[in-house]
Amino acid sequence: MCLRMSPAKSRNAASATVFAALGCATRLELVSRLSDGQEHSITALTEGLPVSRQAITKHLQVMQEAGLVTSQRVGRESRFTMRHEPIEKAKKTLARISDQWDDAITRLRAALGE
Amino acid sequence: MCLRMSPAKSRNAASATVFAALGCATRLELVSRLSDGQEHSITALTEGLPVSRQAITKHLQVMQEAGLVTSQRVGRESRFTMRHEPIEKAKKTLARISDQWDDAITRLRAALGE
DNA sequence: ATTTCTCGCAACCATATGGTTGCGCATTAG
DNA sequence: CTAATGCGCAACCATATGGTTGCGAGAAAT
Repeated sequence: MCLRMSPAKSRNAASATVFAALGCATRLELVSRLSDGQEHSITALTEGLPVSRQAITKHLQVMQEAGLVTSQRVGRESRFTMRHEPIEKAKKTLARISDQWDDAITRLRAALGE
Repeated sequence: MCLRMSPAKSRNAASATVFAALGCATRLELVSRLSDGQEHSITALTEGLPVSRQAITKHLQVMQEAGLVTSQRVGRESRFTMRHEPIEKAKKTLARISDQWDDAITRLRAALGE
């Protein structure tokens, strides 16, 4: 991600991390599989994907650092579960942007109508 | 982004590109500035940010490839405008995930209640 | 006509990212 | 006990990313 950050940017940093974690088709697929609310082991999540288990492990680490998933060791398995809070947060961020844009456009149309 | 893609993943590819474009605090700041619906030159967008104009140019290119912005040359300026469609698309993708999760959790709770 | 502004191109750099392979250690299954 | 499974660690690799600087071209201002 970006290094140098202005104060304004650091406010966005958390959202940016979540978006970055979603910014990859493989990880979106993992999110999709995990959104059944169930626990999934790494090998289970790797199944059907054209990459190695290690690659998936790395993706899961990124997602975990973004808060998208949590893991817990059960026997020899490492089980991952989705967390919904970051998704809700991201939704709100997008909604804020969208609303900001809508308001601006409405105002611009009004100004044009004069 | 990811290279090897299963059919399931390639369905997500477009959304992933948008999320990736939003996955950086600097670019989120640019989006915020651009969501006033107005045109902004590159130097105007660089103002106040702790990186060079060239860095901002590169960010804008990434955003443009993701469809988040369009540009048009006016005189010596290159003016950028936000597009709302990709944002709406991203909102829907998040909503889909969120709903999927909600449904699953509701079902799990119901099953647990038996 | 000259200067100033805005931008694009290119080279370059460090680090992050996405992937691989090999190996060893627990844990579970036979 | 032994074999198989699931995982983590580490090394390694190629390319992408995010940043810089220098420079030259075109448009605008003086």
